[in-house]
Amino acid sequence: MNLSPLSQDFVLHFGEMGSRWGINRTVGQIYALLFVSAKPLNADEIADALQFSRSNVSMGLKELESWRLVRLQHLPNDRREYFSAPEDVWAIFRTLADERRKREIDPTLSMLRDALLATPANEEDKFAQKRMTEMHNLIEMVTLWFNDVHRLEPDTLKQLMKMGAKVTKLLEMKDKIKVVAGSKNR
Amino acid sequence: MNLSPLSQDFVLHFGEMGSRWGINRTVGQIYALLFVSAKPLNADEIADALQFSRSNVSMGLKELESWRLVRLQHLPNDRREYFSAPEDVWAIFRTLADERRKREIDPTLSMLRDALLATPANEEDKFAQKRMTEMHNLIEMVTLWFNDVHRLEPDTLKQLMKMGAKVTKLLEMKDKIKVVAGSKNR
DNA sequence: CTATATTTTCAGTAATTACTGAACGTTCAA
DNA sequence: TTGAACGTTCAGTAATTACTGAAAATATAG
Repeated sequence: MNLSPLSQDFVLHFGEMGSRWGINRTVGQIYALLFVSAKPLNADEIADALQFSRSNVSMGLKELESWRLVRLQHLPNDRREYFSAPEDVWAIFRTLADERRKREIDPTLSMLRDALLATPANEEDKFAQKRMTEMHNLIEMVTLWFNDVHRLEPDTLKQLMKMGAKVTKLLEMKDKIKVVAGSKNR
Repeated sequence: MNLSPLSQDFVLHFGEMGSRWGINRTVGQIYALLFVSAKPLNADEIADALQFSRSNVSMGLKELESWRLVRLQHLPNDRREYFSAPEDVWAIFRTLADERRKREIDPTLSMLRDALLATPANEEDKFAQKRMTEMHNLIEMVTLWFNDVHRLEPDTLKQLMKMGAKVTKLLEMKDKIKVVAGSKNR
């Protein structure tokens, strides 16, 4: 199978991007290929299209499965395993965010909490703890916000995102209401 | 200089996290050290504290400068360059998001736009373009939203984030207003 | 201008990560 | 039960990335 120049560019680009995100190039390319493919692909087809060894594809798919980014299915009268990327790009985005949270954010928050429980040995430790508190609060705040958004149905999420700048305007509106309410209480 | 166990843990953790984010371990550690340090540090102090070679520290600092994550300053009667991490964690977060956008999101959007302008050679290309359009729209939407938020002053940003779930509630409120407005027009 | 302090560069090397082919394991049709 | 098709594992190797020390470049005090 020969990739069209269009898909080729896309696949190569995502290979590069993957490596900037701690995902290896191969895995990025496999995912990109599945993403633009109209039909589910089996491991041999992937190996052929990307010119990787069969074993490399096997490892790459395993990695993608651990990220819950691919769907495994079987076609009638075919023993081989076929893989595809979920249709809904929002669902993909959420899965990715979710996995990264589990793998990176949660352990970081946990480490920070432990550090904040420790008794500071000196002034430097006290300062370090202050900084860690700031970081902890930032991460927790962003994460909580993300959780909220994350729980929404894809359609609602799309709607929220489409608002863009309007979210900010709602915030301004809320402030004005507050001010009015405040002046009432004087 | 000997790092306290508290700072040690923090520094090592961020080294590991850095490598999962396409930033090398050394650079992550240097940044973590500056982040928890009460005073600006010079390259020798960093090399000493982390047990890296002087040249490694120099390269790491250069990298951090390219990310605009460190501040360079001079102390009176001292020729050496001192580095520190900005105080405001929100500012740090924004800088990071901004740089990543410039380095990864923008080139990706650009690649996608080019791909969408191309004439599809066949049915497979047409499908691939459909997928790329979906991805393009997702990225653009998230980016635009981020831009909006990004322009806010740190204080406003903090306030917005603190709302957390309430943003969602505002959205629901907006829907109800829409419904009411809609029923009016019938 | 010279000597010295400081930072940067870079070629060589070390360490890490990615990839392959061969061997092994599993499934299933006949 | 056998063997062909398919998937996985893993030891060895290739490729990449990280790190160091020495040398060069730059800056500054005297």
